[in-house]
Amino acid sequence: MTTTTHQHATILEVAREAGASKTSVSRYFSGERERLSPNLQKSIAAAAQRLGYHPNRMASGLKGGRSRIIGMLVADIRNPFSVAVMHGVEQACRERGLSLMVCNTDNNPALEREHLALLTSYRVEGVVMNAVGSLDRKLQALVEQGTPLVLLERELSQVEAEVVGLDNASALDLALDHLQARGYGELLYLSEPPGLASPRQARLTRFQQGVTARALAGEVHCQPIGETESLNRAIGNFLARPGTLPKALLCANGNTTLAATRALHYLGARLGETGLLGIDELDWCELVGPGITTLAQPTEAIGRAAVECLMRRRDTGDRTMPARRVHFQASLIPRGSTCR
Amino acid sequence: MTTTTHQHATILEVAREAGASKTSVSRYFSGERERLSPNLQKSIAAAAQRLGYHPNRMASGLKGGRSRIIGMLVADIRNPFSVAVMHGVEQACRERGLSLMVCNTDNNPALEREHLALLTSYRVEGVVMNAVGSLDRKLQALVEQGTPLVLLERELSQVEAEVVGLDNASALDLALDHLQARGYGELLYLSEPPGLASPRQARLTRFQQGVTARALAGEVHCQPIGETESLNRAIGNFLARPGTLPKALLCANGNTTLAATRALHYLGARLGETGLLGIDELDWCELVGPGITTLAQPTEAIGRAAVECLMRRRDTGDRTMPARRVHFQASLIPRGSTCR
DNA sequence: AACTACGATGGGAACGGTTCCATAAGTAGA
DNA sequence: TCTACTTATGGAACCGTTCCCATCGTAGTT
Repeated sequence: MTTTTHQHATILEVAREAGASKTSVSRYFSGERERLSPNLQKSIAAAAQRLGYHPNRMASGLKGGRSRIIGMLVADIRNPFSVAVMHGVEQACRERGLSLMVCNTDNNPALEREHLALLTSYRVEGVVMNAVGSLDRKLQALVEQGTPLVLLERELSQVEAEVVGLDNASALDLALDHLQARGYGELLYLSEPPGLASPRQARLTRFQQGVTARALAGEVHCQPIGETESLNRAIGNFLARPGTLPKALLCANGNTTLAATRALHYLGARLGETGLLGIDELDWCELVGPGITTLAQPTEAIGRAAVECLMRRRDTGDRTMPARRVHFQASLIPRGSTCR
Repeated sequence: MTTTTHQHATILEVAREAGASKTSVSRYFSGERERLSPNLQKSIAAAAQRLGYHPNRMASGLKGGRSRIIGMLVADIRNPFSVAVMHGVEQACRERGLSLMVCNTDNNPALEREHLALLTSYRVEGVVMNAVGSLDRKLQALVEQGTPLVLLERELSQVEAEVVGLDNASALDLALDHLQARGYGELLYLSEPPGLASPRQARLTRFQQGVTARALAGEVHCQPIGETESLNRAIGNFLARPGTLPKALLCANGNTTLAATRALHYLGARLGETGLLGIDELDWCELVGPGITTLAQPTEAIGRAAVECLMRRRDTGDRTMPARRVHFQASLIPRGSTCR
């Protein structure tokens, strides 16, 4: 009896050890425990214990077709917002006994494609992603193959999938109302280039509508993050321009808020005197100067909702349910940066 | 020919479609492409294309015993440091054609145990973790079963595994030298309770040694994060105490730095006048007041090194190599918070 | 011409489970 | 006592791969 822990025990070995059949052992470990006699249960439990048996999920995923994995494609894993949502996704998965396989696409469409192929090759039971590029074709194929898909925020034109995200229109209204109430009259909207990302689109559009509707002066500056000088110049120009009304910046997301804060810092502007309001709440927003006013997203809820959609879609005939959308409300956290 | 995308195409179907055998198709997709004649290659490629075939990793993982997955257990996924390391791990995995399965243990030993079981049930080819509790027994079993294990930072007493992390002694020396050079003479070291986490231990110990060696006045305050009042009180007392030399806080990690910054903010202390130095570099450190001096860890490198260890261990006879340790140097980023 | 060597290909047995179906042993109804 | 039905258990096929081994032509040797 060389019990030299030869790698992993199999169901067959447990069966032999317990004097039972593989079937019974399988039943024991797949929630049909009560179908077995107490005696048999006991001896299987003992045998498994002795051999240190753990079912091989690869094998069971194969036959049953249920991998019990769900996949998540994150555009930028270093973005705290993404991570917060991921945390929600993870919790929801755990509660359902699912495992989560996370891939980071680093905002790179090629990687995105690659990782998506990877996930499907594991026959994941669902995919949550915030899409970066337009792999509409591939995604459509995925959906047709029966894999539930949930898009975070960015919705893609061609793909029929659930979308979970922020109610961008309301969020921008909230922001604009607040800025107006605080007396700011000339606004600069900062964003990364909207490109294909629909929420950026949506926010930008609503900003423009909202500014007009409120008879405010509004400008827009879009650029990739990282181009520090260009941003400094844009903000500098905006602030230097002669104007009668107090000025404020409105940042489209957390990254932009960070960049804008750096720029204001560099320009020596005083927060509050120059207004600053960012979408996405971050750890440090309360610590910079008099604090930065933000619009917080219910990240946990978004993550959980994504998994919920996934499971609902999985557990029904896929055909119906034409791409529901779930939208959450942002909440305003007023701080000193919008207080003159 | 109802090509109604009936779920997923199998290797057999591709074989039929291409007029080849499953063996050949398998070869085509497992890097033995060059063993096939150009003709055969072409027809297989075409058939696979037509059927939208993707190999089923569950199946290949089963037969070959190689799951091509490595697992990562993260103690707190909302900690930017962890995420940065994870990013390094991810990159390294990608380069090697491995997938990463991430589980968040939320600093909860029970979850940790559970997730570890999960990962082994997928027969992951390696595990990277920063351990939270002492599941020495289970971990030891894992290692004995032949799964390579790398511990991030926190090393566990009983387990024979590689450890990758910061050179804590040097890091603290660097911090103390800097504070002393800047003229701070009374130091308060802030940390979460060291408990079982060895790096907290190591840092704390070195702080105490270093303070003595340099003839500085040093105090220590350990408490869980989140207990705001207690922290405010501790820092308040420290600052209020009559003393001749400038005072400074030294924070054991990013979370502590955040908490301490909040406390100083609350107490109305001026950064610089009161020194502040934190281990772990964070996005916002340059933005708060005059900027917060930090000790940055080479997170990417740590992550990559972890995967490297894993693979090295996997590709050799496990027995030898008694728990190597890889230590990285921190680098100081001086800012206004340590400038009077 | 017979023999070996080799390259290209295919057949079929694993891999570790799940699950359908059969069997055996009770239990109840008539 | 016989049939009908339930419950506990086992046998064996199958899931989609990989991989060992067999086959078959063709070129190189003697």
